[in-house]
Amino acid sequence: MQGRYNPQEIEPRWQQWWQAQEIYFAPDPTAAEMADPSSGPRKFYTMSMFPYPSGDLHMGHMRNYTIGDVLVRYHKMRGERVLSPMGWDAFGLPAENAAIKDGIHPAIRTPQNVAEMKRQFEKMGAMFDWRREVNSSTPDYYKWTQWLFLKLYERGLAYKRKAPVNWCPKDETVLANEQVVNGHCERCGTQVIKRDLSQWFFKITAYADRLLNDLDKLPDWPERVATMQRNWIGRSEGAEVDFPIVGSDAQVRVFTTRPDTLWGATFMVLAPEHPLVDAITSSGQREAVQAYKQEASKQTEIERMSTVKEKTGVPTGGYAINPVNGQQIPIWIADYVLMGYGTGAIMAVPAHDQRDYEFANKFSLPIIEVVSSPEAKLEIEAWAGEGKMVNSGPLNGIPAGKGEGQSVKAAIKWLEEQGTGRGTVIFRLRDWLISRQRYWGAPIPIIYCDACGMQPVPEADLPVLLPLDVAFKPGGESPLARDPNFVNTTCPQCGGAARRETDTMDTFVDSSWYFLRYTDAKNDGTPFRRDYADYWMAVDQYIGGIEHAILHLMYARFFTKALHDMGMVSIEEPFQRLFTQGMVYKDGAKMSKSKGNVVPIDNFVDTLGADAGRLYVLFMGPPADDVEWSDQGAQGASRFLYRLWATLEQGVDLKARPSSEGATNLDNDSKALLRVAHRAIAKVSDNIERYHYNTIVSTCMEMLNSMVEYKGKHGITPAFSEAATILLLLLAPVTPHITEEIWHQLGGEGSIHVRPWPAANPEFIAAPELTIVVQVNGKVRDRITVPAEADEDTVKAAALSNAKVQPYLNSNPPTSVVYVAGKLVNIVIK
RNA sequence: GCGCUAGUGGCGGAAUUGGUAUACGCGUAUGCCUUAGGAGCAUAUGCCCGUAAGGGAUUGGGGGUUCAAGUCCCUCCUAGCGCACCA
Repeated sequence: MQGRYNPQEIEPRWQQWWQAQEIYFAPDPTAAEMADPSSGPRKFYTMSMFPYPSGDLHMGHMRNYTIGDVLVRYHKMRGERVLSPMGWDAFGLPAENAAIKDGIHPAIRTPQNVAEMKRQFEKMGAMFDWRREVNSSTPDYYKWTQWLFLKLYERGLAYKRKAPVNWCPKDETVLANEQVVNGHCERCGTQVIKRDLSQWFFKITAYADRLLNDLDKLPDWPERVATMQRNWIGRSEGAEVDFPIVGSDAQVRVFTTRPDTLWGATFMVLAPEHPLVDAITSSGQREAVQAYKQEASKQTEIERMSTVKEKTGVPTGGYAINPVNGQQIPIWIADYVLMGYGTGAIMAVPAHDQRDYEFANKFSLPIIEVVSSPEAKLEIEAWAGEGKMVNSGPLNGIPAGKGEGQSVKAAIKWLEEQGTGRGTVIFRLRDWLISRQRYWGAPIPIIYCDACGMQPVPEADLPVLLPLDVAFKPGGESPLARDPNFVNTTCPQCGGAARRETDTMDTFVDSSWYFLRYTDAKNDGTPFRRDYADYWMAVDQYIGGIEHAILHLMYARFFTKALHDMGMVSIEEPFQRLFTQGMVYKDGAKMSKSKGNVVPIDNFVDTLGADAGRLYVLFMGPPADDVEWSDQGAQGASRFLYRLWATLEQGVDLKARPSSEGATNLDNDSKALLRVAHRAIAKVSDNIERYHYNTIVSTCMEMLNSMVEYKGKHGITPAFSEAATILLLLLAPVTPHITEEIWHQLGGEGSIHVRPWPAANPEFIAAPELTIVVQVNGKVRDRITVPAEADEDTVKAAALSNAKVQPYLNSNPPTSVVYVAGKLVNIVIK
């Protein structure tokens, strides 16, 4: 190539040219294409999770987005209609906390950060359709977030309720269950406390079964993400049973997965927060119960959930009647029973549940065996193994278990006949709490009128604008509540004075539908056109971090299903394939600004160039794995590009195709070079499909090594030219700038990025000679070269007469000879 | 405690899914070029024995299946992730 490889000169030039050529833009489908997608090119919708605009990008980000960009460019070269949009998850706590810290309003800071990040995306050569850019914090977007809230409200999927909720004292807001990790705020790590507040929820539990079952329709999701979602949804089959309370009309309902052990229930335990506790408690126990409740409420989630903790509890003095045998059993309260799961009350079967067993032992409560257990077993611990039902009235003799014909099914049948209980299914999943007492989010579009009650904001009045001139510091209530201009409004029903809801929505609401907005990003009449969404959806490939395995990915699935049920979109699952990429570490820690171990994209690109960065982040390791950053490794990637530049000289003919003209007049070295090139096509294509991006790079490196060696012997020949053309095309998705530059310098027409992806010629992949490994008892002793068409007997004979093999055969005739076609001969001797 | 996933040279990693282990790169060594180089080029380079030719062992440990195991099975160890008093 002419001059020295100079990425700083080449890269911005091509980036501008690509923008001007609009090669990144995905056109809207035509009516004919929407009616019959096969009438147009195949669509390919791929996206990376949109980032929070923090401002600075480092090489960890570069890795994430390069993974997607390679895929985008590859599919584009395959002639598909690629949609690759990008946007900004701009609402939320990080932006607001940063604003509080340095006193710049998030509405001012956010666009600055967006501009800065966009510049860096372009600088790394990422191929996005910026015409479809979305920003969740701008009114043209959150208008539709609010609109969708109202649609959910109409269908009863958004509701307000007073409930004990997770409250982060530092961020001064409530959190969703999903945002509490081990009793701590997912964002800031502060211990979460419980508060009783009136809050807005989305009824995600109505979709629990579908969210669970449809995971089976997602075979191209990582199994561990599906598993995490299954665990989170936590489906549990069992029965609910009502226990009448002695001396009262009230009943306590319990959930159990083992209704067959009801005859062994010797006491009941309620969660301290259970609403019936006060009614059940006898006057003699009132003081002790109150004290225990106080103590429990002070405990953190962590202390409460600890498995190692010794059981505690107090009797209420009240009694319940076991409905299966009429026996009176004492009712206790204890913190090992959680109000948030099941009914907040359990029947205790100490003989067959280890927790109940420990509790019974500590407080000297009776233990009754109802599943036959090994002798003396119950003197040590509860028996949860197999056995026959005993002491259990109608169930006696039935094998214990959940299977067909076993005790659990029999017990449910019996309970339903008696009318004392019924089979049921419960979930661990709770409704999604979406209210936030924070400023930087989409206002919830609800109005409270003293006369007419709660009223949704009429569609015509959307968006409910987030006022920009309020003091946005949190203070235990939403900052919006302090702005009378915002709060005071008129009732859409009666026109009288009314107040606005002042909470804002969780930012996960914003991100639950943005992938739909991309299909029709600038529409101001509806959130998106159904026909556009139906054409592009589902997202063929979604790429993001494992940290969103539960939160975002489940919320987005819920939204998609809800919108499907409203007739707004046809698909029921938003993301066909999911890829979770690994993180980049440096000096042993995840690369992040707060740890001070980042390699900023700007610094890197300014020294070694975007192509070197892209090449290296892919080469570091498999995209799904975490990798450790190495400055020296990056140097190696850069070195490869200089070598590429020096090897492809003027005189290479991009139109030379000796492989398509037949092999007859080619010398062996040229055939060998073309074999390397065509094998590389097959390998790289396969690698891209299977996310083995690191071996794309090594395959190209090997190919260049072969080319350098060949050129040293033969110079630039038609075979070399063909190999050079193939290498440029294979590298184009990975290193788009240098390949475009060389392509043009060698006289290529148009952009290399819209050239067709090369096809491997099978005739040139096959080798004329094969290397056959010769083993004796599985150990390699030699390698022999045979013509490709040699038959089994010929190869075996050659192996047996091999000089290295002979010494082993002298006294030992082979007992068998195994031949693996084209690969090896294994001679088995005694 | 339960459930995944992984463990290959000095380092990052490869291995067409049971068939040549250590590709490719980094690092290191030697030489060349250079006023200089933390730049570039060439050659070598997993380990042990050997000057060499050559030989031997080897994919966390142990056992097994097979003509053949990094790959499959059992078991143990280590690390990471997820779940965890869920009735």
